[in-house]
Amino acid sequence: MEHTVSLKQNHEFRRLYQKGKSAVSPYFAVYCRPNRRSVSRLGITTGVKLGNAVKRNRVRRRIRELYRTHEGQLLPGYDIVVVARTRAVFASYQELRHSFLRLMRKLELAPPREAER
RNA sequence: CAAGUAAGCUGGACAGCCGCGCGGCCGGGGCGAAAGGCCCGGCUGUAAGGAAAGUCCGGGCUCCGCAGGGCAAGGAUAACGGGUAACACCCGCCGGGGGCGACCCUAGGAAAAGUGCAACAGAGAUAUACCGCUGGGCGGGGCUCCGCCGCGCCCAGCAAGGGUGGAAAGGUGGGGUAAGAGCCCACCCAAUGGCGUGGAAGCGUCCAUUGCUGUAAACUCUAUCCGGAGCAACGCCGUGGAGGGACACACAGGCCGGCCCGGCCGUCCCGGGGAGGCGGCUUGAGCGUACUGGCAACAGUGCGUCGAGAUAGAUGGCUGUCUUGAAAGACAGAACCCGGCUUACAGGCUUACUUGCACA
RNA sequence: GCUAGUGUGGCUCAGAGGUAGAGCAGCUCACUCGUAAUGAGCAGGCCGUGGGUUCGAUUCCCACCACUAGCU
Repeated sequence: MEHTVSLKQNHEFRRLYQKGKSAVSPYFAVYCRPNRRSVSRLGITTGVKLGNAVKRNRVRRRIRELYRTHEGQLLPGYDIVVVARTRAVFASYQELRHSFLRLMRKLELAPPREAER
């Protein structure tokens, strides 16, 4: 990814849960907060409730792909945490994509254009 | 053809674009004395499983303990023979149980070393006599009053029949007896010893002796095995902070700075090692194939071959073609590595065999 | 990755081979003008699931499932 590193430390996640702005859909919960850096940082949470290791890995890879393909439309300099919810395991990629973009516009990380075809 | 039994295989394939981890090669940029390191880019190779799972056993490897050996404690295993690095696994075989059969299941040492337990029911549970059967004695009764037949009590004998139970002390038939009883006989069953056979467990039955409840996944006994912890093991590097030592009191040295002036700071070494980094980290009881030995598990030899190594964790998204009725649709993600076991699993394929039906 | 522990009535727990129990909660009755408390009675359980040992298993053994805790 061009200008994004991953978010790893547990205290970083907890800070975002408490102080970040949030938006929720049936598939995701997204928290974000501006950091004073030139790059964005992305953290992905796939909890044990989602299922076994195969299901958790698939959801995590799809979220990373969503972020990678739409990274150019997002504003840099933010810490972002995406928490997968249970229904994301059973959703198709297109459903996840629409939900992801809607949440990004809601958090004003992406310019409010009209929806992609 | 139908129903079934056993063993094994497979777990969509190919191509293109974008993206990620690791290895190799090449190019560019800055730092550096150089090797080379860091960053960026390109090409190329490669990348989850039959169970990677559960963590139930057995090992390799590493550290700790230990002169060597033994005993005790604790734990594990349990017919016999073999395989293996080892095993609780596998193969063969025996005994027992199930199925018409192919075949399947089986923790399967010792109860005659000892201790314990066996509720309820039943007269009685490791030895007994409730109802009974039989003989003798006494009392009294009936009849056709010699004699025979019931009844009550006492004494003695018996364990066949009844019933209870998971289990009642070998089973069935006959003789025998007052009534009975392996008391005796025939056949059968079980145990022990001898004999024959087999490599052994075992099997056979001619013979002899005996007739003994079950339970050891109750304590126990016998035989064999086991030191403990785990790659987050362990080894190396290691800013800061705390400790010790050496030098030194400014004319030295370090940092800021293009340089001077100026400003700030004691410096170096030792040891331990928190954060972090590197190694361990993938070539191994490896995989494929052919031959040989063996019923088999397996072993040996020759040839060929290298197939992940991440560290918050790399495989995703889109498109097309093929096979399909329909195109992904089962269970499921390596984390030091192997051998097993157990559990989950859509669909498909192969081989051998059994039973039934039909036809030749 | 590794190591322990627990599953029993609606809830909290006993029971350690022989008919499953206690307290709270629930229902009915009594007492009271009424409620609470108290007393009497009642119902509610495949003992987490599946095998095995045993005459007999909630208990013993094996496998699985779920949950909880700990180490790093």
